Amino acid sequence: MIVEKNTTLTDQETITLFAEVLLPLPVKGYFTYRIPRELNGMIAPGMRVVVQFGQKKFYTALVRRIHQQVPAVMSVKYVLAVVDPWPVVNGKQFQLWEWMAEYYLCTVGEVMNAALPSAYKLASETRVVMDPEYVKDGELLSDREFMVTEALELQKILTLTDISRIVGMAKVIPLVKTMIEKGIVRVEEEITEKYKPRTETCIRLTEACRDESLLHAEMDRLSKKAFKQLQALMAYISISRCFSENPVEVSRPELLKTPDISAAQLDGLIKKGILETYSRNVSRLIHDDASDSSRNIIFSDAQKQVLDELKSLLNGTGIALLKGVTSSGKTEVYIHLIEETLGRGKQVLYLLPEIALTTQIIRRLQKYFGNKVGVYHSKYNEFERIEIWNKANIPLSDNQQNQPYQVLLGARSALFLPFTDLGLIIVDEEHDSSYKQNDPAPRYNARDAATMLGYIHQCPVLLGSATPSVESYFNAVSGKYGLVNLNERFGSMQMPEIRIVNIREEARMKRMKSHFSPQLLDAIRQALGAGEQVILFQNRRGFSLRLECDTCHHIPQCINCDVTLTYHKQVNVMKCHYCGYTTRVPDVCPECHSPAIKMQGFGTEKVEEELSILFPDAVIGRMDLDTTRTKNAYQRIIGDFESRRINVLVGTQMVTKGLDFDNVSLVGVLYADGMMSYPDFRALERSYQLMAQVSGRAGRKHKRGLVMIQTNNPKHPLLQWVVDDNYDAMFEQQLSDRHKYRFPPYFRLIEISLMHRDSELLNKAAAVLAGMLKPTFGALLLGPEYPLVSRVRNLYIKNLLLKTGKGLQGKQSKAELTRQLEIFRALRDYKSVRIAIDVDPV
DNA sequence: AGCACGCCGACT
DNA sequence: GTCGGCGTGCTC
Repeated sequence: MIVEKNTTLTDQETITLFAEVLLPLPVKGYFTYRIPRELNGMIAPGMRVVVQFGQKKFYTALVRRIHQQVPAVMSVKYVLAVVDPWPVVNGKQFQLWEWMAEYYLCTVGEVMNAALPSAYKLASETRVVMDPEYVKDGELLSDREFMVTEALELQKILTLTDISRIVGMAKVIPLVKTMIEKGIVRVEEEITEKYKPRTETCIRLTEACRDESLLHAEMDRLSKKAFKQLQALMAYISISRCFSENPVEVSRPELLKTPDISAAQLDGLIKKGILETYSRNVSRLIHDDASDSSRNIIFSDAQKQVLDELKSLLNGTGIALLKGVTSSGKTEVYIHLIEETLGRGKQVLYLLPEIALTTQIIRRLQKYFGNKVGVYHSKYNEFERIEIWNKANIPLSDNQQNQPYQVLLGARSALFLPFTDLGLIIVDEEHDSSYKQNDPAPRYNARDAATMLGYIHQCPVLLGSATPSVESYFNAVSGKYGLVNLNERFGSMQMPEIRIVNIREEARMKRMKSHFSPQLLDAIRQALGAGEQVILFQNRRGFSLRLECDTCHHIPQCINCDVTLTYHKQVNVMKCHYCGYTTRVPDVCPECHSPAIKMQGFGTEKVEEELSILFPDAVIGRMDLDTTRTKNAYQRIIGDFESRRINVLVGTQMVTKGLDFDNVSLVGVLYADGMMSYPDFRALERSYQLMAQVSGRAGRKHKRGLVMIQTNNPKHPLLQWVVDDNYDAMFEQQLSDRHKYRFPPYFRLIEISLMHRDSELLNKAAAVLAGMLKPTFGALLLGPEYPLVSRVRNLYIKNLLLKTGKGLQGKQSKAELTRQLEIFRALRDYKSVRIAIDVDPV
């Protein structure tokens, strides 16, 4: 291992080295530890080391740098041990982490926490044991001390949590401390590696019997006394091919599966010294061999042209946005680009929203690239994740003679895998909000961080979506990203017909059956009658209370922020959650002066129930957060729908994501208004994306699909844009609004959340902080205001929203914000106020 | 984060 | 009067 380029071996034995290490904690900066001489040659950046941090705890820290400068701090502790023989993190990863910490205003330790698989992050555990020198000498023990000694006699080792449970007390450290002083117990800190390779018992011939003549002698002996064992031995020899050119290792369970070999026979042979067992490390990951059958993709002319355009855009280090309608064959384009990148000997990262990962895409890529594909996903346990992590690390994999993964597929955290040489990053469904981690820190957006990762690796980044985010599309049309369109549905599948259903009118005519218009019911009946399937989409959001005029459908909006005002029952006012603008509830509609202005917002998953009454013969499935709690539930519902056991699928957002079914002829949007009036400046963008995405689920190979959108407000321009598949119109309108109200993509947002149990104190604190920021930021600072959910787990929350410029200006704003926050945090009165910062909130 | 130190209320 | 609660500050 190389420590310093200019050191000679003798230097290495005598010089004093220091390691700057990163701890997986929300503490700022790096800490310096002294490397004991005997470890000099064994430590390199990126390796984990064990250090003591604070009074007792041991942590595995990551070495960032090694140097000889004596640190200025008075006491420097020693590095206690080196955990890894090879670096588990490389310099490019550190670069990404440091950029993230700076951009998202958090500590590098917090990024490390999110980045490293949990089995790589170790902290010591305090174990309490009986002091071996302690003798019961009738010394007076308190009740609690007695309880602990009792428990220790039974259990030998107790953790602090155990003790706290036993004595029923929250803080047990003082108790344990006095017990140590009295010589009753001792404590030890233990840090153990969590990851253990999986092993398997294998069988082989003993050293002696590998000599054929000796083996034949043994076989002769067996043929007389133990014919069954001879048979088993012959079977073993033929399975293991141990005398052939290419012998294979065979495991015990594998052998026992063959009819000629029983456990008793094996044990007999082992006892006679003919066979022996040994254990070997095996992977927890299942390998799929590539079936090259699908190698030849035939591209349409449109796809060919897109490929050419992309290739020239992505040549080198470009960023390109591929806007391709659903079923346009984006995946084939990706596969081609991946293949080409692999041909150049480089790795590919393919990011997907979490939910889309459980579906067809994994299967397709695995079918194509076989065991070159690794999937990094929450469904794997922590040990499997370690193995995937290691197989993404090409130098390490080579060391272990293990075939590395070249294509890594995963949700946002796959960004953190130990890539050494990326040649392409694909961010599919780039508009998806699940790329953003909201809590805890680092509150990063994997799509944006991916562009940084691309920059670090000097590799191209491809963003793909049928309905790009306004931010990305803006970057594309303004020339920052390349833009490629793929408008043709593959195999000339038609775009669905989209119909708007005016449910206000239907309600007036008393024709609504609960949430269903007669038009929608008819269409469902027809589809079911033809043996086709139906998807009904009901947005979960948008059930917050708001006002709507029954006559002209006017919905009161904020005068500053272009969002719907939310009704607050307690104080009977309407409020904006961005700037805090508050207004009295009007008696008549401010637009048409009709008195029929009333509360809107209906709720619940009643849809499923009502549907089963209306269509008693249909099998109805529901897919939402409640029905997909468990790991397999989601897969099961999808499977049931795919295999047509379910006729009608009712669901939330989930049904819009990345699923292709080929028997869905009808998609119904039950109530478009809910999402369109959601109090968020992205409400219209999201609504467009959702409706366009869910519409993409409709249509079969030979039949045009039908989409029905129920609304109270059929004249809303957004709906017309959805009908016309007019993304650009939506985009232009959004741009002008966002420009006017100073939102992204023109401005960046930073949300500062203050939290405290005492609402009074919180209000004061928020006002003080706002007062500190106001002189610098003026009208760019909004709030303080309560968020939609103003109290979480007994903490009141108040938000400030800061609009900043982009680029250098944004950096300066962040620096100023950080400076003011430091001053604020130092204020006595508000020390206990928790602060969370969210850069680019979604 | 997690632990030590230090200052206040309800128990012997 | 002490035990144990919680707020505050520091960790190489």
